[in-house]
Amino acid sequence: MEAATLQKRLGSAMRERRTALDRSQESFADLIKMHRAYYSAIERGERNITLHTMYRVARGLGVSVKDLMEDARL
Amino acid sequence: MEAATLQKRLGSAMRERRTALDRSQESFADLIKMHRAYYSAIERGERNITLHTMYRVARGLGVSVKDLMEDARL
DNA sequence: GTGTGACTAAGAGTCCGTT
DNA sequence: AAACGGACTCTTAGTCACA
Repeated sequence: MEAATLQKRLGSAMRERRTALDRSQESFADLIKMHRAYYSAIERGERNITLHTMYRVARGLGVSVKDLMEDARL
Repeated sequence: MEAATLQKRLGSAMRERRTALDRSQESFADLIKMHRAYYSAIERGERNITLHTMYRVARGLGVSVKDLMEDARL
């Protein structure tokens, strides 16, 4: 599978989890101490993020990294 | 959780899956077209790998990324 | 509230050889 | 068969101003 496809699937899964929590990108990015613009790029699937970054997002969403992978079918 | 801990957990999960398949690091690295020295560092938990790299390893092991995360309790 | 281009520092990832 | 080192290139992490 293409790298861009992987990233988009994961980004979409994150966006769905975040909106389900009724949080804006900005407030969520603040919560996990990440820059708003960077988090935006992740959700759009423009970043090939590392394990550590995935973990930070997952924790902020209140789920495990495994859960995100399952959502993203990865 | 510390970045180093995340990496070690994932690296160990990969190592267990690989050895269960009776493959050397070298032959496995060749299979997924990755350099053996780099793959060795991943299993030792010395690299904070990206989504794309996780996917390549998971595919080589015949499992999903989700499966690896579950093994690693992440 | 979100998207985007441009930017730098740090680290991911490759390739060589040696132990 | 696996660990480790140096030297290298490319991309991610992270920030900013502006749309």
